[in-house]
Amino acid sequence: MADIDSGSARRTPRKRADARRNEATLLDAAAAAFVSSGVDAPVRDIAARAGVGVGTIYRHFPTRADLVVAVYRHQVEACAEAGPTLLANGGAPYVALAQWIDLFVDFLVTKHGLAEALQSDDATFETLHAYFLDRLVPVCAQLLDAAATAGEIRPDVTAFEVLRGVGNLCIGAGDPRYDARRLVELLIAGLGQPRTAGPR
Amino acid sequence: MADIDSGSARRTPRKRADARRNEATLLDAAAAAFVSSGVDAPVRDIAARAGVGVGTIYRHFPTRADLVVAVYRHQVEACAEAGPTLLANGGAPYVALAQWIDLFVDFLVTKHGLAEALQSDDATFETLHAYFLDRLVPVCAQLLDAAATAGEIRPDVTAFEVLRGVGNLCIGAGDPRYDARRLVELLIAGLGQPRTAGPR
DNA sequence: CACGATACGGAACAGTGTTCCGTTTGCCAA
DNA sequence: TTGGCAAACGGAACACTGTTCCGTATCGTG
Repeated sequence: MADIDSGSARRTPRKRADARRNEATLLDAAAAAFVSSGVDAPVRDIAARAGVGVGTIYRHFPTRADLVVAVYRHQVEACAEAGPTLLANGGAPYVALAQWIDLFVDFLVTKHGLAEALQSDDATFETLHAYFLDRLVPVCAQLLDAAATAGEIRPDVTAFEVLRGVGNLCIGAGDPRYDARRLVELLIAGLGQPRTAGPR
Repeated sequence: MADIDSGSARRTPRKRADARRNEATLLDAAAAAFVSSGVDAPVRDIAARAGVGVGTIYRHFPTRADLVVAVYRHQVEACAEAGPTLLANGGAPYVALAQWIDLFVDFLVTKHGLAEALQSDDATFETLHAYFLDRLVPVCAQLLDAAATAGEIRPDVTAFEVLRGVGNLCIGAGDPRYDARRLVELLIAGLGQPRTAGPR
């Protein structure tokens, strides 16, 4: 396996220098465009920023979603890895869960339009959706399980639901009259009520 | 003044017959298109359904949002009017609030793409957003106030936040793995915790 | 240094919402 | 009944998306 990999890796060891350079430039340009115009920044704008043609973007990133994933991959990975770490810190699982959700919310609210894109039913963003889910659902599930086992939250909620709900609540953060983080806290607080809903 | 008004009203009492007919046809066609393709149904599709040109749509409804508002106005009004009614029914304000939210969720989840459009930062849907807010925020505020006064929910939550949060949670209902109604229940349950979040 | 594979640029395509204006049509006065 | 004109219509055209395609330029190697 290692032989085959290194062999094929030797045969096509590295892309042409200009290609590698362009890919890096493109990632920077996209990141900058996402900050100033949101993840919906027009492809042509990103190409112009990077000083390349639009064809070059599509050669490196088959679809917009792939570009978005590439730009945010590091941060998503960091978030995913933070889950087990928080859980291992020794505190109550519910606290770890709340902290992790907070991390996730921080990530989403600082990326203008990302939450919207994530929930978009546009087939274009399917890849994006899938990547986030693949990477984060298991982590979230682990935290939920721990908290449920400890009896701290109701046991009948899925990681998918929580992630999606939290992601949805982050849509439109940026509006000063809308505090996404607070509503997420409310939702997570609701999780902590094992019995019937309602007061008293 | 009254003379001028009634005079001008008399002078142009009703639009031309074909115009009135087309407006009605258009509303029907749009409603049908929204059901089968969501509120994002292409303008050309709606025009084709109604058997008119796209120009005719824009003459009657300056923007897509106006068309959407016109189609759903009746249901939004009904929802708005249900608020005071539920509150007057004599039960606990919190129960009335929960029932009203349920009504709102019912409305949103049955309109494919409406929740998405409502939270879209697209300037096109500004009118839509504004209409829903104008009409429903006061109703929601009344219910929240009543429940807060009764000590049934925390008093520090605004109607705008709740409506927006609930609206956001309704995005993507339709996915079988995502139960929007349940998450809304969780959120509303979180509302019922006047003290600090978290278990015990 | 020359040649072939690789990568590039941007025109072209398909699909949006919206605008614009030549043509048709309904209505009212004569 | 009919003439005329304001109102309304249809749909081509525009501006803006994402995406594809291919002639051209460039890189790296023998």
